Amino acid sequence: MLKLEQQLCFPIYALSRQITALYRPLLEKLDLTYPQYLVMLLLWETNKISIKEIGEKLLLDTGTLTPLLKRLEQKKYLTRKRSEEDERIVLIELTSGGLKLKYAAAGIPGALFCALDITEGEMMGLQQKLTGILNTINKNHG
Amino acid sequence: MLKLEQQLCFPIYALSRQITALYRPLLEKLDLTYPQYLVMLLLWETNKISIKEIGEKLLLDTGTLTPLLKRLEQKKYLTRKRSEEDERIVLIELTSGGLKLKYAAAGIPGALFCALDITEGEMMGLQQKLTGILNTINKNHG
DNA sequence: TAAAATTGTATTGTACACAATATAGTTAGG
DNA sequence: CCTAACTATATTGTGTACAATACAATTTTA
Repeated sequence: MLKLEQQLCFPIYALSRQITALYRPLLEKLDLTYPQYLVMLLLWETNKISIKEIGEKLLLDTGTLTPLLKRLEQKKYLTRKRSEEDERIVLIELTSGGLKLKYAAAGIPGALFCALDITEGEMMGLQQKLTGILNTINKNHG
Repeated sequence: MLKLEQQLCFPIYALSRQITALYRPLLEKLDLTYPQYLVMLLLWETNKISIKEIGEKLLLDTGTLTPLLKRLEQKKYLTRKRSEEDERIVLIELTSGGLKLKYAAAGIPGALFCALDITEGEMMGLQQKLTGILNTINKNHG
């Protein structure tokens, strides 16, 4: 059982890094890294969201998000402001510059789909299985 | 298409980190991180291997491996020695201390399999699909 | 209401991950 | 031989990841 070839976890780990590498040249044009792109995906959907909610959706903690969000703030893609109702909460809001990126990013999902060279059915099946495992883990260990 | 829910890549990325988190408490007892564990898996199979070969098998570059291997050397799990035939090559060799770990690690694959809560068939199918995608990427972009 | 517990962020320290660059050793071509 | 190209590793710098800790604001409780 202690053989690399027999592990399920290694392909997941390696594929995650290889896919990030596929995104890299595409995201470079938007001056984004892959985790930064995930944050922008959320903002393009919600416009305004707290750091806590971002962490819950992306399964990332504050030690990762705080500096990442500060870098996105420096690029003028979002703003950081304390909530007036509860000053513990930092609200992240999309800027017009951040919104512009959405249109520049329109081709990225298609480009990635091509690079993976799988059918739409395979993709949906895989996504469902992986999300299922993800939910199992978060139920039992989250 | 620019919605987090519709992405295949996000579950792969998130699952990779969540699985690493499942390994963490198990590997802590062996004083290993997950990438260090992958190197040890290789050494338990081959006993002696060059840094270049490790990089090829794990798809990691020298900027990651050099400091990682130095940490494993400090823990006395392996030795680093220049090849006598070609002094550019650094050969990594398992020590007796590193071999002992193999027996301490025997229960880890089983524990992970349980935590994922999937059937053996599902696991094999998933592994095959992911490895297929991994090969596609490395063929076209490696 | 004052003290205690909780909550949301921030900070620090360690360890990947990888691009870019540097360097020493090896091989090839003239 | 001697230099140019190549190869294997190392170094540097930026950006995640996350555990552990700190802290200020809020809520709960006695």
